[in-house]
Amino acid sequence: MGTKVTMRDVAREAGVSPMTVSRAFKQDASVNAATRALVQQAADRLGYVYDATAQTFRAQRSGFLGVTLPSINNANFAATHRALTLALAGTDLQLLLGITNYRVDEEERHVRQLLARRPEAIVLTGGHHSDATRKMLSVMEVPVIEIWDLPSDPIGHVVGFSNAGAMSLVVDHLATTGRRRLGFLGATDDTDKRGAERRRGVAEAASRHGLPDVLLLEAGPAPVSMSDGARAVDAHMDKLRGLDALVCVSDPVAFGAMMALQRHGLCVPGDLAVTGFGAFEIARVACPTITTIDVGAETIGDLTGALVRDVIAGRGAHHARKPVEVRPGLLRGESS
Amino acid sequence: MGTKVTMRDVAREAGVSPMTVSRAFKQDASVNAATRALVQQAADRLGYVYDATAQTFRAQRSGFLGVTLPSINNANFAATHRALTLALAGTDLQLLLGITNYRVDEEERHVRQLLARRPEAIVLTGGHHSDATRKMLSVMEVPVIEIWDLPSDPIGHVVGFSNAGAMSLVVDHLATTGRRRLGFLGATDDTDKRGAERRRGVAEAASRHGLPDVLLLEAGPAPVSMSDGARAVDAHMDKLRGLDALVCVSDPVAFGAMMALQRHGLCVPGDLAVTGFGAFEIARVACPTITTIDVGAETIGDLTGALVRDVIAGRGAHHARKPVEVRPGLLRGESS
DNA sequence: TTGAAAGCGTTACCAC
DNA sequence: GTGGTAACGCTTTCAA
Repeated sequence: MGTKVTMRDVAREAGVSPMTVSRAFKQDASVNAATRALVQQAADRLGYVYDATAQTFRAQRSGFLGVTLPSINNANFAATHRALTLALAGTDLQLLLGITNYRVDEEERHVRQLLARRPEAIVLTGGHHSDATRKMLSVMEVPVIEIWDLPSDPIGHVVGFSNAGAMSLVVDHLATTGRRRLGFLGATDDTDKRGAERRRGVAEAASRHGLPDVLLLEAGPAPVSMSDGARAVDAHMDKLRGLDALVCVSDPVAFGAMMALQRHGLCVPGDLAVTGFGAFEIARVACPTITTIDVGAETIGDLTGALVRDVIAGRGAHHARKPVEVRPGLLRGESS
Repeated sequence: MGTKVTMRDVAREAGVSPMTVSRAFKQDASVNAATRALVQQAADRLGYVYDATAQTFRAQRSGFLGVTLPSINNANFAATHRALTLALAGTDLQLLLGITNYRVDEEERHVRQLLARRPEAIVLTGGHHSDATRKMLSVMEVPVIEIWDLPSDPIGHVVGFSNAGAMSLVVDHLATTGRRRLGFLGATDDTDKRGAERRRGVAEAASRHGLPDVLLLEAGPAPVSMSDGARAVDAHMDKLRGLDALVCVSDPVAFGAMMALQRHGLCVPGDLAVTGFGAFEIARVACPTITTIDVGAETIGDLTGALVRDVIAGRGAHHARKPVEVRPGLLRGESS
């Protein structure tokens, strides 16, 4: 593990006690400015690098914030991650990231690993977890923040939105513009719980508007991609000709579907409206631009960061833990 | 930090010594199967969670692999990350990730933070670093692997490819198909060193083919997006009409550019060929599909994982450190 | 196969 | 403003 220079060595080199070295490396500690400079120089001469493990161990404070994300390659989760990082700038918190690939078993593995590092708090993307995960979290009594969902049985804090509710914005818009026969294009399985929620939201909203049953089209196992969207359209062209609108689980899927529809000679939105979800860049750059839902991924990161600071500072730790609800918005594009 | 159950408590509960508990939690250690079961039950009863910080501290082995990535929202870096994670499955290594936003100063901050956790090794995406970063890494004597580049002055191990060389595949293809007047669309600044290398590669290859000077079109500060590509085309339509081909720094930029070109009534590839870089999904789904370079992001992750295992196991640590070179390939699409 | 003792590098606590 | 002492929870080392 490289160098073995410790505070002891720096202390000797600087002619002070290890305690003074320790203080010199803290922001606020009371150390004479001259002494601090002396220590700093000694440390530089010896190539001393602070040992955060020893600090964590002694101070019983890890400085880690555990975070799980379903995917690393997703503009929305990336935006939440970035906003969270920015909101925590100035603290000494370090993110410890686990990518779950939308799977609860992988989430469980990561949570186990995270807990062994004694994080100050844990942020879980999504509100669906294994029993073992819930058990571990409750035993450790670590503050938990679930984001990107409004779980019916939250573990602790929540910063999220209703995926089903967001989809009703889309269906309201379609119904209002005279589209009656809707299709939904999403994953085959329910690995991605948020995708499943969106499907449920579409069905419910359609029924509320008195529209015929929504035609469910399957694009393969989650997470579904542009290509999956295109392939699904190729496979279901016959059924699609009878529809007024195709509601897609995400913008990439919507884009893939749109490309395939155009290849098959269908005009969007003339023959068929298409909608996406997530306000990905592709939605504004595609031709036609895609009607979509902006879920406020960045806002989720901001609010989560603020909540983490509060929780760790001890404020609000024992509050009512009322879920923080973010309001998604409809971004109307040319595709509907 | 939650529960305070230690091995001591588990030992008392199970009626054995702490040492036996410690051994029971290791894979290979020699513990009677019955004893181990006893310990496991006691641990479960008490809700004991292993403390990796204490282990790290005592064993002087962190189990961390430090990794920096320029961006979290990029299919290629995500693929490298995923492949690296898979290649390290079965080890007890935990990735400690730092996102640099393509900036050496942010990389320096992350490296400083990573080193304080005493990682077993550090993987840096990109071959360009601040002096302070290089200094810290050399002082700590931590194994370093630079990936996604072939640095002229590598710190340690290297798994990468030549960005300039990859671009010559594109220019060779364009020259062969009769395109003579080339433009390059990329970032204004050189924050993204790999983008700058690609630009250099295009210029050199064009000159080698005896083509006229490459027209440089600027799409704004790195990283450049779909929208940046589209905006740049809007801004430079006059110059573009004189070109045979537009070489873009990445697939998203190429797609944005293509959308804008079509809006302006230019036909791709009839009036103008367009090429991208990175084999993003958009390249195969766009219409027309985009000619691009597959850099082998996954292969980089695989090879890096294998190298990390070797380096940590002590094998190859003092080898000649010959750079591992990955060979990018041209994927011809309909856009050229 | 199991146990006892020592100590990893830092900081909380108390003294001056 | 500075220093001495003890301790955080585990594993290395040695002994039984």
